[in-house]
Amino acid sequence: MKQDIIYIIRKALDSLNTEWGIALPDIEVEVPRDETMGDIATTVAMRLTKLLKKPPRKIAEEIVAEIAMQQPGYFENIEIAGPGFINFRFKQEYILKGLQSLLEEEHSSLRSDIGKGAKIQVEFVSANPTGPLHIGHGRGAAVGSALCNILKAAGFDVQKEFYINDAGLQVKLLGRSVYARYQQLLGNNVPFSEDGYKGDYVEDIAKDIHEREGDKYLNKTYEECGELISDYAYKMMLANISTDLKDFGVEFDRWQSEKELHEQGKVENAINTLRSKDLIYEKDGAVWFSSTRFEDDKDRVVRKQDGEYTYFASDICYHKDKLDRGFDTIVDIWGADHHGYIPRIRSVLEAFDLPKEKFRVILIQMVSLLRHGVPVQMSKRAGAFITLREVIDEVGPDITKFIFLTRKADSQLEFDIDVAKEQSAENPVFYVQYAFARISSLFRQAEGKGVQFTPASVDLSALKEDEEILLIKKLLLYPMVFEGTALACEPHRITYYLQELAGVFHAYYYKHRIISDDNGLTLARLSLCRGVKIVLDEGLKLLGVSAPERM
RNA sequence: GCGCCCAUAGCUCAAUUGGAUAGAGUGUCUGACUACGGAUCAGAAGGUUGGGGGUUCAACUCCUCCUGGGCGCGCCA
Repeated sequence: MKQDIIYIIRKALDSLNTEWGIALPDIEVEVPRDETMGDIATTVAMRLTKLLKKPPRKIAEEIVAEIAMQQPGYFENIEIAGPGFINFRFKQEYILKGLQSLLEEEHSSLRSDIGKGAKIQVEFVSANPTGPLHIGHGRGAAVGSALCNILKAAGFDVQKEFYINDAGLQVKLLGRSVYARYQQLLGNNVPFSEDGYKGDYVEDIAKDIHEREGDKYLNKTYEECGELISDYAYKMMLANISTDLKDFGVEFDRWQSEKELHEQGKVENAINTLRSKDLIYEKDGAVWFSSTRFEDDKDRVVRKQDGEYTYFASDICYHKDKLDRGFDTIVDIWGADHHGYIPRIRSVLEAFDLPKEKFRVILIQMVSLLRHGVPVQMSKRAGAFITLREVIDEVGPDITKFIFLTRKADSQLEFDIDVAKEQSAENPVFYVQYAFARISSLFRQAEGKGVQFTPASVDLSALKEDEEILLIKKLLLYPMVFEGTALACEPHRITYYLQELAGVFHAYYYKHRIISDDNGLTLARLSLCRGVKIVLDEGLKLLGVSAPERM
C-alpha cells in the first residue's frame, strides 16, 4: 500500500521536476489521524514550499493534477486539505485486492526485506551470574527477544547473545558468601562479609554443595577452596538464569563468557590493537584509553596499577570481538542506570572503525513493582527482591511479556502483580487473545455447520459494510506499522497496533453476523476473519505471546 | 557541581520521529443481543501537553532558561 502510493507520487514529482529542476526530498506518507480525512496522506507539498518558494496548497494542486493525468486508478478521490496535505482515499476494489493477497500469501506478505540480510547482533539481559534474574531483567528479556523476532521478520540476519560477567569481583564475592554459608551450615561460625550477597539462594547453593561434596571444605580456608566454590556457585546461578529465561520463552543463540576472553588472550590483544592506533598511553602506573579523542568526557583506565584489567577492558575486547565476527550492526540493550557508559563504548567502536549509526543502545528503564498497590522495595545485595521466577509462576509469561511490551523501553513502568494477575478486562493481553480465540471459534462453528471454506477462492466483493472496509484497511496498515517498528527498534508499536486491530474486529463482530444463511456472504466474512487471524497471529508471535485457539 | 533521561485526562500510558481537532485503556456516569464466546459492544464526561521564551508554513516532539522527579559521574562490575 505504502509502496504503491510512494511510487505514484514519485512518478508525478519526477514529471513535474523537469520543469522545477530541484533536488526532490524524500516522500513521506502517513495515516491521517482522523479516518474521515482519507486513507493515506503525504506532506510532500509542504516540504517543497521552501525549495519552490510557492505556497504549499498551490504545489499540492500541481501534484494532484499530475497524478490525475496519470490515472493510476487506485483512488476513490484525492483531496488537498489543511495547510497542504494531500489525502488519498482508496477504491473498494483496491482494498479488496489487498485482502486477497493477504489471504493468498499469508504470513509472508507481512514480512519485509528492509534488512537485506545484514548481520546484526543484539546483546541483552547479560545479568551478572551472582543471583537470580529479577523483574527488571525480565523486561530486558521481553524487549530484546521481541526486537530480535521483529528484526528477523524484517530481513535481518540476527544473533541473540548473552554476555556473562564471570571474571570479576562480583563472582568472587558470591563465592565468599557461599563459602560463609557453607561453613555456617556445618556449625562453623565464619563471619559474613558486609557486602556479601544475602539472598536465600546463597544458602541454597551452599546446601547443594554440601549435598554433593559433603564436608570436604569444612576445614579449609577460603583461600584454599574459594575458587572452586565460586566456580561452582556461578555456574549454578547461570543454569538457573538460563532456565528462568527458557520458561519465560526467551532463548539465546550464543553465550559469551568474559573469562574466556581473558583466557584466550583476546583482552590483551584488543588493547594492543588500540595501542597500534596510538590510543593507549600510560600514566600514574596505569594504562589508559584515550576515549576523549572521540566523544567521552574523560579518558578511561583499562589496566589498573595492580596490573589487573578493568571491566572496561573486557568490554573493549568484547565489542571488538563482535566486529571481528562480522556483524555490521550492533545493538546493546542495557539497564537505564548504565547510560553513563554509552560514550565510552561508542568511542571504542569508533576506534575500531564502526560507523556511528551502526551502533545502537536501547535503554530499559526501571520497573517499579507493586503489590496490592504498594511499592515493593528491591535490593539485590540485601536479597529483598521479587524474582522473575516468582512473577512467571504467579502471573504467567504471556501477561508479563505483554505488559512489558506495552511501554516504550525508555520510560519507567509500573507493574502491579495483583492487577496483572486478574484475568479481567484490566488486562489488554486478553483483549487481543480473545479476538484470536473468537475467530478460531467461528471457524469451528462454521465447520460444524458444514461450510466449505477455501480462503483463496472466495469472492470478496460482498464485503461492503463500513465496519468491513475499516477492518480491511486496518489489516493493510500492518506492513507500515511493522516497518516503522523495525526501523525504530520499538516493539511496543506492534503491541498497540494489535490492541487497535482487536478493537476494530470486536466492534465489527458485535454489529454483524459472520455465519448466516447467505453462503456467499458467509464465505466473504470468514475470509475477512481469516485475514484478521493471520495478522493477530503474526503480531503475537513477534511479541512472543501465545495465540490460543480457546481460552 | 557536571552529564543523561523523564514530566501528557483522576490513574497507567500512546501520539506514525516536525504534521491536521493531542488519542487508548482503566476509573466515573448512561446504555446494549432469547443469534456465531458478554474476557464483548455503543455513548458521555475528563487537557493551557509542568512553566516562560525562541526556531517555522506547522512544536507534545527541536533550542534555551526555570520548577519538580529518576539515574549516572571509580584504577567497582
